[in-house]
Parts: sequence; structure tokens; C-alpha cells
Amino acid sequence: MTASDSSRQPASRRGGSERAEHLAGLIMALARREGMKAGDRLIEQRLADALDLSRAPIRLGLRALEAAGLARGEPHRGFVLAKNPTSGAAQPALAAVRRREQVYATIAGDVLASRLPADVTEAELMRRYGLSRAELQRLLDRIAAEGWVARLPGYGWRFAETVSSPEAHAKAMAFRAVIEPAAIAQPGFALPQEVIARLRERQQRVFEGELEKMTIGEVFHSGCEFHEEIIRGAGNPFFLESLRRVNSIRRLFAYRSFADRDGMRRHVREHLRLLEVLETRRYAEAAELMAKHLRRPLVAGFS
Amino acid sequence: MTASDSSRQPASRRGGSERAEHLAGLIMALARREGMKAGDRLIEQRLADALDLSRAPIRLGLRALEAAGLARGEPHRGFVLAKNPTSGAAQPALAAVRRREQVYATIAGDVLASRLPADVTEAELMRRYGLSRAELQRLLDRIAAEGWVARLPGYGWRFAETVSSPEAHAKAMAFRAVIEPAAIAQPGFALPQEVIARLRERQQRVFEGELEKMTIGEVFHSGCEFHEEIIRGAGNPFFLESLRRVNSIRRLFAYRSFADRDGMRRHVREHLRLLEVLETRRYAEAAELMAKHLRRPLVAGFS
DNA sequence: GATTGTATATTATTGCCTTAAAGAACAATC
DNA sequence: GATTGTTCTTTAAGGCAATAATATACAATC
Repeated sequence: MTASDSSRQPASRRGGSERAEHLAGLIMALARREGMKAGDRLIEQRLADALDLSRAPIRLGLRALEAAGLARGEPHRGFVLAKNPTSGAAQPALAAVRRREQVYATIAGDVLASRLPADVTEAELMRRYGLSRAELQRLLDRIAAEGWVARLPGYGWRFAETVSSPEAHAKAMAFRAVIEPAAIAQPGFALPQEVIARLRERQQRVFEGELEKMTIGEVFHSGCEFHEEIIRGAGNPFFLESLRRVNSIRRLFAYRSFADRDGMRRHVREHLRLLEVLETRRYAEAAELMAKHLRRPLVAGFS
Repeated sequence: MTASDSSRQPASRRGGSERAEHLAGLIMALARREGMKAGDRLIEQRLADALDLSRAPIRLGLRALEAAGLARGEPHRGFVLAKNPTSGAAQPALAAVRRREQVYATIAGDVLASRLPADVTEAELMRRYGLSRAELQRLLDRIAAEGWVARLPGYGWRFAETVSSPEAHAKAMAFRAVIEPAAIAQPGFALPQEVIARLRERQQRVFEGELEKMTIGEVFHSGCEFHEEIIRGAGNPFFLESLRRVNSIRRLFAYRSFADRDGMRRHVREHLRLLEVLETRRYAEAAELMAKHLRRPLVAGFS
């Protein structure tokens, strides 16, 4: 292992602080989700709250954005978006976030394709993916939190069968088809008017054109957010948590699905329809609709 | 923090290897679950497989058991249980496992009672519970895997509202009341005959007297195992996983519940009845029964 | 043929130290 | 009065060396 040491270097030495660029990407992705436009102010505290950070890292990100020409800053006046987050210019910043995900995606792919044994030692993974112990541990902790790997009592980790099974996708949908309608049908289910409004605004925006500019990952993310907001209405965190978990695993094979823009369009229309029914508090009907919605999955085929 | 350093010492220095005693406890607890009696052989590889370890740590545990007088070993003939695992003599070994859980239980209690803020730094927790960073990290990783704490993007961790809410227990049951019957009603649900037999054997044993000797923790554990085995029959790991998760959180407030032996007895009887219906493959009826079973919770009140 | 005994190789933990990252408080500015 | 600029404190990550724990392979025994 001594040979590979020289190929690694502290993150801070590589061009312009990797962390800052990552933060810049997070901010840009947020701006995109929020539908911000060029000229909008980027208020530090607001960003910090949204990303669960303090202002210090946010500033780093903002300065990196400025360096990339995506934001403009005036002394004592803060930063302003220089480009539309949906424009081509914003792509590199967003890609920086994705790059960080590379190893994660590789591992996910290897597990999905059963190129990795179910039980592996950390040492094996370090060798295989060229990671330091610290890097690997971060990764494993994250994956463990997502629920598709777990520490063994002795040495090593075990990947969940959940992921590698070929019918995993169908099973995930079957599970959702149970919990989501049931959540809506729970006594006490309620969705505040403003949540409905926000969801509608977002789905509307996607429906009216933004869809074409979105990556598969973003479409997927937006869909998850929609469903998670709705299930939250049951006021029962167990429903929300279990959906989150399923979604974090579904995301793994989302990469493999092809882009069926027409299907997505219909999908979003169904979301809008669902919101109408929810707005008038016809929850039984909404649950029914949700069940139907989930029975016709957006992402159909993958290798 | 320099002052407290001297008060801590490596685990291996304390009386007779803490790890070995822990392993002994694990073996004893397993023997208990399996309904083993004095005189039964303790086969190393079998234990190793059951506990997901290799033979090396198992031997440590066995030798610790021997030192405690709970097992007898002959050269080249392996170990044999010296006492019934349900007898009083076995208690200290089992307690060793529980002792290890102490900090965990304390934290759980503090979170449940909202004595801890939702967001905490590791440093704060280390100070509060007198743990080294490594110890704390292990603990946090485990709790994170159970899903009631998550790492924040910056420094610190956030406890899930799931746990601290006073209605958490009711919400957990509401969730179970959705997924468990639904799992049984899934097309393709099936429970192998031998699984049914094993479950029945175990519930029967509990019903016929063993109940009195069991701790609350064990009763709870046994119940979880029963339900998890059944939900596994759906062949959909998402159902199983989400139930596991709910159960690991339910366990937190199980400590607080009082022992209602009569209620437990009725509970176990319902389990047996459920098995009968499942055996004849009347799954719709079984789902119905399960729903009813879950609507009348075993653990009713806690402070 | 299954199980135990033993030796050896591999793997991971722990503590320590240095450095980077994040948070918090308050002043300055619009 | 909200927001940014600045400074200072706290917190945690990362790398390294020593040590403990686990796994593995094969021989010995029942």
C-alpha cells in the first residue's frame, strides 16, 4: 500500500479548494431547486439555514461561485446570482458535486451488479477503490445510514440483499404502494395550504418546460421531494422515514434508467391532479389516486 | 479534558477481559433463545455462524463461560453447557451484555425525555457521557444505523424527532398496523413450514412457563423476532427493513414499560393463533388477524 | 467426517498530534 | 433592522504508529 500513497494528496492542495467548490455546487443546486434567477440575492444566513450549515462555509462557497463567474459580490452588499442556475454556465459547478459522488456511484454499481461479495473487509474496499481509511469510513457511514450496508460484529461489512436483487425496483414500488396511500388515509392526515401551494408551484414549473433542462438525477430528486412532503402530512415520522429509505435505495438504480420525457410529463400531471384532490381534503380519493399513481411506475426498464 | 484521562483504562486491563465476558454473554443469550439445556454441546462453528463471527472470538467467550462455571470443557471434546441458561447462575453473564449497553440506554433515555438538545456536537456528548471519541463514534454509528440520529453537514449530529415525541409509541404501532397486514396480503406471500414450526415451538415454550423467567428485554426481543420472521414471508426486504427499524426504536421505550404478564400471555396466545391461520395459507384472514393483533398493543403505558 | 487445537496472517481500533473546517459573537455597513 | 465583514473559539478530520481483535488454514483428535 505504500506505492499508492504518493498519488494521494490533501484535498486542500488541489486546485482552488475542493471543499469550496463542493459548497459552491450545493448552493447552485439549491438555487436551482428554488427556481432562482440571475440577479437574485444570495443571502448568507438563508443559505446557511437551508443547508444546515453556518455562514462560514457558505461564504467559501459563494467566493468559489464568484471565482467561477456564477455570482457577483459587492462589498457590504453580498452576492448576487450572475447566471441562471439552469443555464449551461452553471453546469460545471453542479458537476463538482456529482464528481464527489463518483466513488459512491461506483460502489453502488458494483453492488447492484454483484461485482462485490456481500461480505467485505474495509481493507479490501480501500484497496479496491483507492481510498484512505477515513474516506472509506465516511462513505460507509453514509451508506449504512441509507441502509444498504451494515457493520458485521467482527471485521467487515455486509451489503444488504435489498440492493443487489434484480427485482429490487419492483419491490420498492410494491412497498411504496402500501405505505403512501395508507399514510394519506391515516386519521389526522393534513397538508397545510402553503405546502400544497409550494408543491404545486414546483411541479407546475417542471411541467411547463423546465423538465427538458433537468438531469435524470434532478427529476428523480424532485419526485422524491414531492412524495416525501405528502407522506409527511400523516404526521407520523415512521412513514416519512421509511419512504426516505426506500428512495435513497431507488436512487441507486435511477442512474440506470433511461429518460422517458413523455412518461415523466404524464407523471408530473398526475402529481398536479393529486394536489387538487388533496387541496379539497378528499383524502380517501387521494389515497386511491396515489395507489394508482404508484402502480404505473415512471421508471420502467433498466438493463 | 486532561484531568479525566487517568480515570479511563484500556478495556483489556480490567478484570478478565471485558470483551471475553461480553462474548460469553452473547453465547449464553443465544443458548437461551435456542432453548438449550445443561449438558448440550456448544459447538464452536455453529456458534460462530449464528453470531456472525469466526471461531477465535467464540473460543474467548467459551473460556470466559468456563471461568464463570457456566460451561465445562474437555480437551479435544469442546465445551458443554454446565447450567441451564434460564437458571439464576446464568444471570451474571447475561448482565455483562446489558452493562455494555448502559451508555446507550442512558442516551436513549435522555433523548426520550428531551434532556438533550436535538442538535449536539460530538465534543459535547464526549464530555457528557465520559466517552472517548472512538467509543462515542461507535455508539453514534450504531444509533445512526438504527435511524434516530443523523450526522449534520457541518459539525455535530441531530437526533430524530421520531424518538422524542410523546406519541412515538402510538405512531410506531400505527405504522406497523399498516405494513404488517399489508405484507401478509402481498401476492406471493409464503411462510415455509419449517419456519412456522420453529416459531410455534418458540412461542409455545414462552407460553408454557418460560415467560415468568424472562426479562422485559427478552420478551420484547422474542416478540420482534416473531413479527420479523412473518413479515419476511412477503419476500420483500423493504417491509422487513422498515419493521426492523421501527422495532429498534420501540425498544427504546420498551425499557420504560411495566411488566404486564397477563397481557403478554394473551399476546403470545394470539401469536399461536396467527400461526395456525398462516399454516393453512388463509393469508387474507391472517392479515386481518394481524391488524387486530396490532391494534391491541402489549405495552400500554409508560411514564 | 465432524470438531477441536494451534499457528499465522490479516484486519481494525486506539490514542496522539497537527491542521482544516465550522460556529458564534459582535462590529460595520447598507 | 437586516445583512455583511471580521475575529476568535471550538470542533472535528486526517495521518501515523502501536496494539488488539478477528479470520484463516491446517494439523490433531475424537
